[in-house]
Amino acid sequence: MSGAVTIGGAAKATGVSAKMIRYYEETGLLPPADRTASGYRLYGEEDLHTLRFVRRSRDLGFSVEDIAGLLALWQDRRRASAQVKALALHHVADLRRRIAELEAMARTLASLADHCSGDSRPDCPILDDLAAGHAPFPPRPRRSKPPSR
Amino acid sequence: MSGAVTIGGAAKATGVSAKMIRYYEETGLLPPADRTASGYRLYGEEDLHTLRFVRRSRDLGFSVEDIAGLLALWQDRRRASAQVKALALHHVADLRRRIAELEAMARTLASLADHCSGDSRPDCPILDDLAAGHAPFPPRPRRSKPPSR
DNA sequence: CCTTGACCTTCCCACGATGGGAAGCCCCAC
DNA sequence: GTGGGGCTTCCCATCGTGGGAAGGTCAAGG
Repeated sequence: MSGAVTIGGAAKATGVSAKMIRYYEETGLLPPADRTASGYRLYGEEDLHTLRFVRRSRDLGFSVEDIAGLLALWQDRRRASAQVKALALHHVADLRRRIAELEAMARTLASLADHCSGDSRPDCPILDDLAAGHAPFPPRPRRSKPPSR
Repeated sequence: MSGAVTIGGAAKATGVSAKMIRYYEETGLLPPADRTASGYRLYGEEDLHTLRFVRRSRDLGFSVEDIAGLLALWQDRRRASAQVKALALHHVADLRRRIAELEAMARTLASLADHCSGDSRPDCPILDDLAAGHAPFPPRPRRSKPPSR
């Protein structure tokens, strides 16, 4: 029980910046931290554990909203693993969708670049394509889960 | 020369929303549009062409800043195609980097999900991994070009 | 001629996750 | 008791996009 640290210590110990720790508290992802008499936030081992959980989840690309769900499941020892799996697979599908989008862009652009001489002459199939815009704009797909980070 | 339309018509004709057309003008990507006596913006064929160029570039994932560069090259009939190609290839590299990041997340998460029974029992390797966070947080890579859209 | 409705204008607000920085308090070591 | 580093709150910026309010404009139809 030695272990109550202030926000800077928690940041160093978990890899979550002090700014973000306050933000997570403010937005309700984390419960209000205990405070010293003078108002400093204090974090015990369990809080640090939670923060590491959040950090790892962010690294896996979960939105803060998703993490709220994960945290709730984590803390409910009676959860069904099916719920967790569903959340995870949903996120995987989302990642794959975003990957496919980016790959389509990269492929198109790479092939355009491939046909561009890339010398001092002005002729450029890349610009020609952008100007022609032969794909008649289907309403640009709005991503349900913007990448955000 | 029949063709001067107001902003709504330009939006329909190019797939760029009226909001965004105003935004592009405000931020200097596009020059101020002509106005009617009563202040309505007017767009001729050439303006529509430019808007389609912008739209297509956004579809290929270019940032608005990048598009400013592309537009300048497009409008400079003496540009060297090498410049355009460099811009495009740089963007492709960026896309590939983002793809790799997302793929790493997807792989990790998919393999975790694969080991999760996904039934009514509470045991869940996904949560276990998030809680363990065995990867000792290397400072989270800040993307030079955030995905943004 | 006047109303109605569709369009346009500007202005402000919001998102999501993050960082920057200012002004002011707190605490410890010297 | 003083200096420096950590903490607090508060505001601002990012990027591209949409929402909406308040008010002007315009054409068609009664």
